[in-house]
Amino acid sequence: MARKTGSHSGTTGPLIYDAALRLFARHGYAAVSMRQIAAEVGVQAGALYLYTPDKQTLLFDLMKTHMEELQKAWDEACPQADAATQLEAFTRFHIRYHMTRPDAIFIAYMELRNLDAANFAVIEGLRKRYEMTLEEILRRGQEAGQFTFPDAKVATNAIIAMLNGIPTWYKEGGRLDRDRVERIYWNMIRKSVAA
Amino acid sequence: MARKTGSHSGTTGPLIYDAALRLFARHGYAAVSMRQIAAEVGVQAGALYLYTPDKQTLLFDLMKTHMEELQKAWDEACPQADAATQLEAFTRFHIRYHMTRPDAIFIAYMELRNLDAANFAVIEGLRKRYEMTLEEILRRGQEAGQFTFPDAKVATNAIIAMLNGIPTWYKEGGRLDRDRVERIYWNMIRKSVAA
DNA sequence: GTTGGAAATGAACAGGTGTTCATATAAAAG
DNA sequence: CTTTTATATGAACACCTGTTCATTTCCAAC
Repeated sequence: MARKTGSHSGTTGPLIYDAALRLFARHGYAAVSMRQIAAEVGVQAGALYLYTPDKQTLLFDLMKTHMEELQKAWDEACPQADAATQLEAFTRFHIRYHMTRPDAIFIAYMELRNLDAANFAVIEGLRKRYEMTLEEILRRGQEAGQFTFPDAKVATNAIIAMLNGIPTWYKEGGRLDRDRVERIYWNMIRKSVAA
Repeated sequence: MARKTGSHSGTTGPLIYDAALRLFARHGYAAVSMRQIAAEVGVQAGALYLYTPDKQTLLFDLMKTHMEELQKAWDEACPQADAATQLEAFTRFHIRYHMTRPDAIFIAYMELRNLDAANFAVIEGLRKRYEMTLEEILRRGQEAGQFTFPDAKVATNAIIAMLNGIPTWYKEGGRLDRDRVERIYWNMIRKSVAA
């Protein structure tokens, strides 16, 4: 009566995190119950606690994993080049990375308020570190005379907010493909910080 | 034992909406209980139902009122002028309006997923109408040769996302005052769509 | 075929949820 | 002062919450 197939596949753990990510993104952390997550995986609520100590940690682990993988991916993708080249790389990387993970970015920026104090501090630190890489690119470009803007911190926030908005309207297979979106945003960002 | 003062002031209704707005913005609709809202106002939970038929309608009314007042304020503030002047007016208006209402904009964009289908359609309609006023400014500027960008819809989304991010970092009395933030953003937006 | 151990169940726990309603209170109207 | 009317209470409703745990199920190793 338990699983559809009687065999243990050993994949229940990952499935739980997938389901939680999807449901948290769709309805919000507070609106999703452990029983709903369990049902999505085809398991009883009690089984979730074989894979996470509690609901709060489940959210925290999802966010932490996302931020760490994002940072790692950028560290590997970041070219050694002048600021303008790096800014284009960052823009395209950020768009591409999040287009394939709309749920993750949604959670990473919207569920911060549902983290308890200690967990919030960790995630906020990872977020700041990632955004700092953009800020440093902007500052170096400014010093090199490639970029001009009144305030590097504000420019960083503006660009991040702009990019993070994409997953809210971009639909796979819609009017614009990924590369076109990348080019459109890079074009606007390039001009907005142009010297 | 009920109220701190025994006199009916006739302001309980508005107070409830104020408290709900603040709590929804801070913790999210799903995470806030009717009892918490009531406690914030200094009243029992049952009393809330003298002012709203249910929790869902309370959220809906908050969002609807915000969007309608935003639209009305812009309609009155919008200058009859060329596209570039209007774009600056829109940028400054949007920033100024939301800086004094950070809770409202937070809810208007984050709690959409907690509206039921019928209510969502209404709020989404109001949101699209407001954003359409920006899109039309951009299109007119493009036709007049004042602006250049690859896609008016994407440019609209990008600018809105950029502006909506401000309340997440802007703190009253911080490093930058309102007028400076307005100028910084107008500077970036002006360049990003420049011909 | 038996044993060992991991994986999952399902019932139970204490407490919280939105909402209703008979009752009490307080202010206003006659 | 008495009646009316709006306002608020607080107990109760059925149900949902995160979490625990003794018990069962199932596969793998011996």
